[in-house]
Amino acid sequence: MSSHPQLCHSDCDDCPIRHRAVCAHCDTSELEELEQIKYYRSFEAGQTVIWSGDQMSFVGSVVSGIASLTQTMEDGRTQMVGLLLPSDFVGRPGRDGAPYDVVATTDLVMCCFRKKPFEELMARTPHIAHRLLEMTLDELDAAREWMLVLGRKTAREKIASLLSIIARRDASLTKRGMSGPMVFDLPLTREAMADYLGLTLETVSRQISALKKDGVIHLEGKRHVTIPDMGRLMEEAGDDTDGGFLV
Amino acid sequence: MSSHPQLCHSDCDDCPIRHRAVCAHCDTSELEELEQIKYYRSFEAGQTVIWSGDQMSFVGSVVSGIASLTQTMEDGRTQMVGLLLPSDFVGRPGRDGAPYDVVATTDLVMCCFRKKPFEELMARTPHIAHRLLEMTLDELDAAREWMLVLGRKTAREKIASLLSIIARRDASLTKRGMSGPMVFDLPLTREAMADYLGLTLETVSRQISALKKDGVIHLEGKRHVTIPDMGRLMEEAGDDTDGGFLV
DNA sequence: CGAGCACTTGATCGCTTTCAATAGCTGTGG
DNA sequence: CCACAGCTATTGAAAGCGATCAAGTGCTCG
Repeated sequence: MSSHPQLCHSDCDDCPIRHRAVCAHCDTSELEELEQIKYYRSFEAGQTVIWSGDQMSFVGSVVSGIASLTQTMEDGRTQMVGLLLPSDFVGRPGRDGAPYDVVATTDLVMCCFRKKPFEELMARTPHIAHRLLEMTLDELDAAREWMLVLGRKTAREKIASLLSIIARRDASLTKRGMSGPMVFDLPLTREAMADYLGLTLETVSRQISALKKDGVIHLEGKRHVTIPDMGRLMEEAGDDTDGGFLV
Repeated sequence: MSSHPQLCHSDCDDCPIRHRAVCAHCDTSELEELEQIKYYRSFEAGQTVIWSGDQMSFVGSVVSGIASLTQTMEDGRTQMVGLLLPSDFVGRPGRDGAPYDVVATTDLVMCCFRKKPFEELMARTPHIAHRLLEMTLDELDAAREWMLVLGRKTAREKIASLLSIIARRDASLTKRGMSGPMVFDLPLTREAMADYLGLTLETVSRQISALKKDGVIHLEGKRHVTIPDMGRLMEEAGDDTDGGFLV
């Protein structure tokens, strides 16, 4: 359906994630080295990017679209353990096997680096190693934040938490502020939301309906969401209404 | 009760966590620099090491004992988001505020470094920065592993998962192997286990009783556990019985 | 128009929580 | 030595929340 932007980016200077990705701190000469080992790959929504347990031959950054990290038990229960948005890094320098499935949740474009050359480059480029540590610490914070959601929040609070995270990320990407009503499209199916929240898709659907009935959110169609009062949503999420606005 | 080993370690060469902590890859001269900014601190079980939101003036490694990272909601619900064992690192170079409470779960000894000097040393010591990245990636894996436990496992599976993790860590510390029955003491109260697992302490108690009745574990007193068949426990945890043995 | 998919809604079931009582252990003080 | 407080842990009964099973709706695409 979508036209594939297969190889349309080539210059790092024009890159939409230039200032946030693993290359954020790189200077011109470092970028040149990166350009020599990079290549773009596109995936369609639903495609698996990396299978858990596979050898990983590349690492890379999400340029556009959304990918998810998921774990699956033998009996089929699945838990999403990460949501990868533009500028997020995929891969584990120094590790061989992939610990999770990486799946394209929407159409996805990635900026990939061959793993070996990237590792060598990283070893002699503190700007990259440092940025990667920063990003990994952020991911760890996000994962721990999510442990509170999974372990202690009610279904309604879980949904509100997810909506508030998506709303904030969307605001930070589109540079609309957080004042006034927030409007965005849900990038996840009800099932993907359920996998992220540790719920069933039926419960997700019911709680979204309930939040809608109570006026916390408005829906047009199934995916287009308006949040009239962000403070209200964050109360529903059980979060401190103050602070956290700069995430 | 316990005699405080306040300042008894001073030489890194004799340090029990020398080969696993953030200093693992350091050479002799790097260790000397670290020695100049390090100091030991002891905490009694129950003491808070760092309060969420506080400025952190130091970073450091757990030398002995166990600490936990916890998050608390306004209404008092708490979720443990990390268990810090000997050699684990506390602190976030480059960040000021502490995102979580750090509490000594048992009597605890930490090897601390003043934050500023440590950051400066890290900036010019790739061995340290590299090891810290490795350790952070491991923590991220552990956190994601735990998200599956919190989101998708039953109470019984959660208890079995926790017991198997503690058993494996204990085995790796004491260097007893994983063959034959495993014996260890639970370092956590029922309430701390509940906070880790996203359960109530009553449910923890009930499920431990059930595992005992079914012969999956044996108990002497409240804390001393024997696991006659590790494979059986891992089946109860819902984990793949193969693999994962090298964690 | 009908198949397929994402989603919604209803009815019921069952696991975990909640509320409550009890047991066991340790330390204190009469 | 025993009584008692304070704490951790166990166990029971009842309630509630989310899961499960089951229709049914609305949309897109062939």
